[in-house]
Amino acid sequence: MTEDQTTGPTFTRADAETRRLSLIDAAARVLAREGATGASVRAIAKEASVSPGLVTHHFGSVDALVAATYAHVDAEVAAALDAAVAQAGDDPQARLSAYVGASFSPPIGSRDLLATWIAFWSLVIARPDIAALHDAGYARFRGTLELLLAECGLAAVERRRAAIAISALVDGLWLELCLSPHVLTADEAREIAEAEVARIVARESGG
Amino acid sequence: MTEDQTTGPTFTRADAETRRLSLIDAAARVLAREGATGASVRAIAKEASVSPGLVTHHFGSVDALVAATYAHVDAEVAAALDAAVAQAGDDPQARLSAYVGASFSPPIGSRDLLATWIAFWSLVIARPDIAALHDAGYARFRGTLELLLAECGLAAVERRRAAIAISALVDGLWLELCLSPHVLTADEAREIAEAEVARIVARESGG
DNA sequence: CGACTTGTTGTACGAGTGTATAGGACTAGG
DNA sequence: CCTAGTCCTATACACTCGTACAACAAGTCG
Repeated sequence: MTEDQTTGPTFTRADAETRRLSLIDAAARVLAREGATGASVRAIAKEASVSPGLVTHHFGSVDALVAATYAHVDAEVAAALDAAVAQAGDDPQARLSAYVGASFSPPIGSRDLLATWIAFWSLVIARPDIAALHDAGYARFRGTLELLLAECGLAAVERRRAAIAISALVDGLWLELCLSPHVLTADEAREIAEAEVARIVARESGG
Repeated sequence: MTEDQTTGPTFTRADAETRRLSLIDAAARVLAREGATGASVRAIAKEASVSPGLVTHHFGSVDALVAATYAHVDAEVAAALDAAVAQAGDDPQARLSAYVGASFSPPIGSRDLLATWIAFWSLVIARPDIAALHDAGYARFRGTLELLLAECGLAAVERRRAAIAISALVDGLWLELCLSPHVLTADEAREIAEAEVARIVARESGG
């Protein structure tokens, strides 16, 4: 063969932070496509077009990579929710509505992200580190909700239960949207959520 | 050694149906404890105090066993819900309230069962057979809900969205109850669900 | 140009995976 | 008693799993 020994320009180099993000993105895609059971080191590495050893090198273990992926996705969601509120202006009810409705609009209302999220939920029971991340993110979500409900004039004694009900409604709609996508659309889910929330605050502030 | 050759005898025999149920129960316990990722043939067989080969013998594959477990648990839940409605008497609102509230009372409102359920949800995306079971069970749940809402006088055009909202609320409360059990109790979840449902039907039939 | 740091690969190893299969053991029917 | 049927165990095989490790290559600094 005339094949040259110098065939080999074979991989591209990246700095640590860039590669970490690339691996996190790949992990999220695999989790969305195959669920928690399919998120192996080799599957994630292949998704990122990279050797399996890189996962260990950058994250130490695949469990740590999954946890980092959760933290990353959670931060993105929180940022998107906050941005929606900021963009809604000063009207308290508009702000609350924006916060709830943003869960069903891009970038959050995507089916891939929901599928990733369900994979995380399935890991909460068996993995204490994931459970801790879940509790923190969940407390933050409810806390923001209670703040927005307070701005809407909801009595302090009512806020806790209202926040739990609204977050449950949002999570349940996420589930249905992702697991049975032919039953309802993201737009319809958002309309349902916003209508229920409007009813909850209307009773107190409007009556 | 004076050890007798007849030490041995070592396992108890059961008819096929009994053993199938025993394996299904064991699978449910493993799914609740370790999630979908830990539900291996060997883990389930050990939980049932049985050899791994029995799973193949009775179910053909571990995937089939998991699907059978889903079908079994789903049937149990549906039966418990129907029993709660039957026991509630004739008042439409009481029947609806019983249907919704039963999701948070034994035997449904148990944390182990919820954990099993979450494991099933995590399998819906990657496994078409589980997705089919989910869609069927979900359509049944919403269908019954729409019937009960009709009895309560809810307009036909409203029933679909109301049923979706209620089922989402119930699923979301299940999630929170199971993933963050220190945030709320089963009793509180039932109270929240029943209050929301009462408000939904009160608007139409009471106004 | 040469030495160095470090991102990256490939391989190897032990443990665990699902399932096929051969043989042992309990029970029923003659 | 003994034959037949099937519930059950145990082993084996091919595969995937996570991780460790040694060698390699791509930039950087002198």
